[in-house]
Amino acid sequence: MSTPPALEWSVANCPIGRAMDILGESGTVIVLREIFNGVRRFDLMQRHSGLSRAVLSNRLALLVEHGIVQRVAYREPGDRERHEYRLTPRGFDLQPVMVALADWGGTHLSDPDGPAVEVEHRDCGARAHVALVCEDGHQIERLRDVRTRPGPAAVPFT
Amino acid sequence: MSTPPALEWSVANCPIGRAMDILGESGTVIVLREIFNGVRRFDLMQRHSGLSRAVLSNRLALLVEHGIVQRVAYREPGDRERHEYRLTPRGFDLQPVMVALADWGGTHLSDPDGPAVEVEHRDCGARAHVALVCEDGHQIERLRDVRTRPGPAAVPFT
DNA sequence: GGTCTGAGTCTGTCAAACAGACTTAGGATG
DNA sequence: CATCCTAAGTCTGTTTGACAGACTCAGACC
Repeated sequence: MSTPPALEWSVANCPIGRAMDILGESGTVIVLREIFNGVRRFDLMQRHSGLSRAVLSNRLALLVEHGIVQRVAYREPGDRERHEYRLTPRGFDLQPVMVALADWGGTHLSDPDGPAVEVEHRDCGARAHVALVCEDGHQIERLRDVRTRPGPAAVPFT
Repeated sequence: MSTPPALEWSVANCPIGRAMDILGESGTVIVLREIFNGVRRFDLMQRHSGLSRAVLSNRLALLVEHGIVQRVAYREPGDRERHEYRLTPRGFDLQPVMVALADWGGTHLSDPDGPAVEVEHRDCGARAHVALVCEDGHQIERLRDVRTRPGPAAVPFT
C-alpha cells in the first residue's frame, strides 16, 4: 500500500476538526437537536434532554460564543423577563449535519421497530434525506464518487 | 409561545442521540476523518491526527465494536503481519455526515484564506456539497421546508 | 545479541461530567 | 407583609476521561 495522499497535508485548519472543536464537546449536538426541534428554554431543554444543568449552561454559552445560537429576551404576560435560545443563520446552516446524523442513526442504530423520529418534507410529507450534489447541481449517486482534496489554505504535513 | 410539539416525545431511541453516543466521544469523528482520507494504520493515524495513543486505541475499539470499522490483517513483504482499519458499509454510510460537517466547517470556521480541504466530485472535479432531498427525489431548497415528526418507535414524554 | 518499528498498554496528573443541593429574582398567593 | 413558586442558573464533592510520556511486546534485520 502506498502512502495515502492525505498525509501530505496537515490537519491545521481542517474544517471537520474545526467543526468538531465545537460539536464534539459532549452535549453540544443534543442541545442543537432540542433547539432545532423548537425547545428553546433552559428548563425545558434540561428536562427533555436529560443533560445536567451545568453542562447545558456551558454548552449554550459555547454556542452563543460561536454565533450559532443567540440569547433572546422575551416576557410572557404577567411574568418577568426571561431568555430563550434561537438559532442564528450560522446555526441554521447546521441542518444538513443534523439531518445526516438522524438519517444514519435511524438507519443503523434504531430499535427493531424503527426510529423515534423521522425528518419530513413539510410540503409533501415524504421523508427527507441528505444527498451529495456537485456544484453545478448533478446528484452524485455513489458515495465513492466523492473525495477530498487540499483547499486554498492547505498546509504541508511533515 | 406554545409548548413545542417535540416535548411530547421522549428522547429514548432518538436517532441523533444514538448516533452521538458513538460519534460524540471525543476523537471518534477525527478517527473517521483519517480513515475516510485513506489513513488506515495506527501509527500514521496517531501522528497525523495528533490524538493520543490511548484515545486512538479506545476509539478504534469503539468503532469496531459498533461495526463501523473493521480490523483487517495485512502483511507487507519482508515484514510480519499487521492490521489496518477499514470502513464497513455502515461506516461508509457516514459519508454524508462527514461531508456536511466539512461543508459547514469550511463555510463558517475557516481562516480568511479558505478551508484546508474541500470535497470534490471525482469525475468532474467540481466541489461537492450536501443537499436535502425528498424521498421522491425533489431537491428541498429552503432548510425551513423540513421538520421532524415522531417515527414508528416514538415513546411519549412525561 | 542488540536494534528498529508498528501497535499498543500503563501511570500519574489534571480537566470535565455527574447528581443533587443551593441561589436569585420577580410574580402570585394567603 | 410573609411565604411560596418557577425559571435559570451556580456550587460541591465524587468519579470518569484526557493528556503526555514512558514502557512493553513481537517479529524482522544487522
